[in-house]
Amino acid sequence: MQLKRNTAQKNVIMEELLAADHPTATELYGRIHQSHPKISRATVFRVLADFSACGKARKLEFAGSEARYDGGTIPHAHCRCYRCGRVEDVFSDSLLPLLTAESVGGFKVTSAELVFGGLCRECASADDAEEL
Amino acid sequence: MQLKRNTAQKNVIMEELLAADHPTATELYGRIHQSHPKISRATVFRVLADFSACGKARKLEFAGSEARYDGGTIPHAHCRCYRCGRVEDVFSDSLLPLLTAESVGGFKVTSAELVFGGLCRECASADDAEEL
DNA sequence: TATTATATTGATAACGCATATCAATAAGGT
DNA sequence: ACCTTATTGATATGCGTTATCAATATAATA
Repeated sequence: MQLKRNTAQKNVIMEELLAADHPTATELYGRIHQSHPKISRATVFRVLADFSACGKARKLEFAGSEARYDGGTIPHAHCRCYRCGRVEDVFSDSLLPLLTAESVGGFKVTSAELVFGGLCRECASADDAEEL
Repeated sequence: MQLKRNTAQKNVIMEELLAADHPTATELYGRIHQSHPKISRATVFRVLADFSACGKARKLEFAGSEARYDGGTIPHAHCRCYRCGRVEDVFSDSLLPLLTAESVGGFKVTSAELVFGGLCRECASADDAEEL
């Protein structure tokens, strides 16, 4: 049983999660380790899992790469670059009904995840230059 | 380099993929192993990865569970039961523009994945009964 | 059809993200 | 201050997946 007590570790992890841009658990541990060398890798994984379970964060899993975490709370979609791995938020009012649907084809829906995969601006430019 | 030659293994794997309902690689290997005991686990993983890479199948990754594969080719969304793991297709013409978008916020989009997470009909009923 | 180059396979070792374990620690109610 | 127990840190373990590589099978070519 977790999340029953407030701890310094949880505060640090949430703080860094909000400051980072869709970090992986390993990236987040790296950041945290600099300022708080005593916080362990296991705690980062564990607390992120708890945050995800209780809705304080979202775990984003993609084909062929490490999971990323999103500290954002309002519904939104994501774009993911398959070249550099970057993940960006996509906020759109027109998507809200879809992302907050409560029922789809007999399913009682509690979460919706929409991910657009492709190339970010930078990687697309690099590709174009390469093809000259 | 793969997918340059047709092989009996690839035919079997595609056949079983189409016959199964969003199987995991392990489940698919289990099915295949019964009728073709000489096909190895590595080949199943390898061929599924190739199919995914060339668009003959889609790899579906979900938080906290093994990847599943979808042999369907026309664009559609998915519902996933977090209780029993079942994955169902969601075909909807109204989703087509979204699922076939070519550009989103500066991203050059090549694939879109929409997953509704929740409880399937069966698991939702079980839940209701339990709460009596 | 025989030859040949090489893509593919099967068996297994290796990898890496993530989780389980467990004694030590710390939170927060009494 | 005490005491119960949730949480942590360190590390071992698990498991899905991928890498390795010799053996095999494919299909182009002669």
